[in-house]
Amino acid sequence: MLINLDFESSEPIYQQLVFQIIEGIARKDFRPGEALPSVRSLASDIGINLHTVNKAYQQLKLEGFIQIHRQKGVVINPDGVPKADERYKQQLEKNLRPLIAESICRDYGEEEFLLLCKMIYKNYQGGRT
Amino acid sequence: MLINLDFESSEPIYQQLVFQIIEGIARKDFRPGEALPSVRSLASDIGINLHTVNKAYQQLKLEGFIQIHRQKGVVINPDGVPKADERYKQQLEKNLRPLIAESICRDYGEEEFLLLCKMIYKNYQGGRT
DNA sequence: GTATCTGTTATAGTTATAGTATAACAGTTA
DNA sequence: TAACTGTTATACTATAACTATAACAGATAC
Repeated sequence: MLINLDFESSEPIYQQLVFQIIEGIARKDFRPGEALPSVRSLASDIGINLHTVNKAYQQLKLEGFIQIHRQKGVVINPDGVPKADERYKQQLEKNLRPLIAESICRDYGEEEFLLLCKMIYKNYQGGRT
Repeated sequence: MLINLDFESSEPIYQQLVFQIIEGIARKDFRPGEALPSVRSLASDIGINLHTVNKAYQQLKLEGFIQIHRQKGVVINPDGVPKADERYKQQLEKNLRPLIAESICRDYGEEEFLLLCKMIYKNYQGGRT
């Protein structure tokens, strides 16, 4: 579990944690069915409160990334992450709009923008970062 | 000034305001040099506090979208918005990474993702939304 | 059976952010 | 002089993030 948190960042710790685990899944560092640390052990590893870890786990569970079994522990969803549905695509578009609007204002062209996206895609699918 | 705020949203009002104005510039509803309402009039138009508007204006000023003249008022930057620099590109990449990581997890392919971006680009450059 | 491990729930406190409500100041303009 | 700019200051409420404990319920290992 290589978790990299920035305690100076204004981005909440639990959000950073959520993203790091999603990144791990995207990068295939975490495979379906694989176990994650318990809320207590991960919290003490990172040096944060167990509620902060729990909050991240709850969000990941809600979005289908992991499963939480009361007495067994936490595992990456063995059935894989639920595929993109209409709701997800709408949310994605909503999230992309501000980025693209600002890029247009800053004369950052569509081609450059798409190239950047491709670069990030490749970055994940290539393996380790 | 067509401003559309969602008071139920968890996204802060001043952030929504910032984005709406950036969108307006991207869509060329607002042209360089064009005047924006005063903090007081916009605040009373929308039905919010003048400090909330001021906070949005200050952020837009900091990022070069607008200029604020103490006794004249607020105008869209006559010199145009500063072009994308290295710092901006890095920030953009940082913002895109979570979206792309989750898309990969959800089996939302690179082609679909890029198509969505193109669609949004077209949406802005076509004119009104 | 007792101890230890799970996730879960509850309570309480601190800190920071968002938003509002007033009020006042310093210039500009009609 | 009056009405308009942005700006600054103070104060208050509400909420989110994070921490600190404590306890509960079920599973498992000795």
